[in-house]
Amino acid sequence: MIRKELKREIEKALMALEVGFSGSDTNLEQPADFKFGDYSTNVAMVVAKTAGLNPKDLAEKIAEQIRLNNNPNIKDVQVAGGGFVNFYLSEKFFAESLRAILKTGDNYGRNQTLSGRKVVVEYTDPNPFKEFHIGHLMSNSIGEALSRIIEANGAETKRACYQGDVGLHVAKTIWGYFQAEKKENLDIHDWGKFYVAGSKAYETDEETKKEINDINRQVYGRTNDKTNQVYDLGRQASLEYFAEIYKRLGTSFDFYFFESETEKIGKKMVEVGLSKGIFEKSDGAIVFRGEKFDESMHTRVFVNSLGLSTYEAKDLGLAKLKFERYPYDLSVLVTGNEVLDYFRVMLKALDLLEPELAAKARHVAHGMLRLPTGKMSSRTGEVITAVSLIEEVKKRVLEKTSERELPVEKKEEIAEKVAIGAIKFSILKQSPGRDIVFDFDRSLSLEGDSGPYLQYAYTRAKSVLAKADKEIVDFTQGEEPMVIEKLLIKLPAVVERSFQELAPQHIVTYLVNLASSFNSYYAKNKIIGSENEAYRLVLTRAVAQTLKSGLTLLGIPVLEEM
RNA sequence: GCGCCUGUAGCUUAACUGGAUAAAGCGUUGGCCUCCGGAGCCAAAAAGUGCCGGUUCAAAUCCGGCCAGGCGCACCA
Repeated sequence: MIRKELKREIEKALMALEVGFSGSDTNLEQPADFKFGDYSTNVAMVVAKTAGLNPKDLAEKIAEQIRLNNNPNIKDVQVAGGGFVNFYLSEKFFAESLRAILKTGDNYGRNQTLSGRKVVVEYTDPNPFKEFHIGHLMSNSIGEALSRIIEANGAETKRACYQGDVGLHVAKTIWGYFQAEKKENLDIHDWGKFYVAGSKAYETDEETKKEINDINRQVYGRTNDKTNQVYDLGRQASLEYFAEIYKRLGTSFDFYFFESETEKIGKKMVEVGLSKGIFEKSDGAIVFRGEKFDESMHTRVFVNSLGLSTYEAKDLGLAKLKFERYPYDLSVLVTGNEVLDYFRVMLKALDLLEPELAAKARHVAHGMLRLPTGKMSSRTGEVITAVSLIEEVKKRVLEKTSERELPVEKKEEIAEKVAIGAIKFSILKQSPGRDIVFDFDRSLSLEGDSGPYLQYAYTRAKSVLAKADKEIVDFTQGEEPMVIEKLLIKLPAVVERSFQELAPQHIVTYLVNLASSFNSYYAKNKIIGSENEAYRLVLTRAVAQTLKSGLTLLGIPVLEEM
């Protein structure tokens, strides 16, 4: 690895100069702007400070020492700014890197930092009997990308989905179904409507509230045949519907957890905690006093006065259940940020009960997808469903391909992949945590920084390779490394950083830069039939490979033509 | 009221966890197809990062105080 090699050069230089070296606070990274070199270190500034030297002078001395070594991978070492030491790598190094990318193939970008470790990622978490809306799409896109990134860092990775198949929302939907059933023949898939009807009636009508509470009890206890029948039908229909969406999105889960199974485990944990004094009784409920530990936390009910686990106890149970099924080293949880405060309290309780589980948990809170009119609400029916969004984007994509001469099925397949890519890109391009105000024309683009832009760059590269119609042979004559080569070698570092920060947007930004520099090169330079054809074909191949690796890491479909 | 999160060109976002001249896309203005795919390319105008202080060789990033928005604060999930 070139990075290690450069580090060694730096250490050698420091030793020769006989200044004390503490590498801990220094860094060696690939700067965003290539005019500052291919790698850059701030070591001179850090060391100069502790040693009481002038940073620029020290930097010059370090650079001089390294130049003396004549490392064939290093073309030049320069000092810039307040004392940065910048490395410029040689043509030989870049030529070898290109060959290495082709050799590595689809594995390019992977590393072994998490080798031997087990990670579980939980995301999406839709509730049966409720709509799968664009908020779930957000969680799914982020969770799937993170799973793939973690996998690429060498961990054995499992995907988990947690679904609320019992609870008040279920009873409301079933009640709505019973009402609708009286009027017409109906479709069990209309649970969105049933839920809206049930929710409204629950809040406005006391009589209905009782009926719905009865249904809730019937569901928990499975005591009523008619309710059971509708419940089983609806639950299965929901799960099948979700499975179809997962397939379209390119996600598949290794574990499905249900609230019906975490409920009892959680309750037991709370009871144990109660006897240890972690929880206390209050008004018939069992509560956790978060504010005792940190003023930013508050009291929450874990078991209600009816003796039923609330969401918080169920989550305790879930952590335990997950670990039983898959003894993980790290558990990543992707949820909306509206549960941020709640999660702090729940995790603190978990920390007191099962410290080793709490220590392994990492929470990624993504922002909310909101409508220009405000927050989405499945209770009032103000939601955009995932399916309707995908279909709408598809329609727009098909308008663009209308003049292309392709069979209808092919167009359909392309439109599907482009639409999914556009949607995922719009979610992944920003750091998770921020809200997205959902507006078609603003947040979803098919041009410029967009999913299709990346897909297009890939198909274009592939098209050139196909047209060249020859075996890629090794080149003898390289070219002065340009931005493309410099970008190509960055992928592994970007993948690692994306894991460290659990931040897929770094890969997005990287791919946009790569695609852009390739498009720019393509516009100005002839590839096929040029003097340097062999080299340029290898370069094109490496770009295609890198785009493919990166897109796959994001869960954005790669297509051969569009 | 208390707590948590967020605030960057007109708009949507980035910025290697404190680094170098704050970077892209959309939109606006002006260019580019006898040439490998125009979902493309080139260029221009456009912000000093909500406001005020502080720490530092270095601040969009850290600290303090304001302002604005969002979310959460007892038996929903």
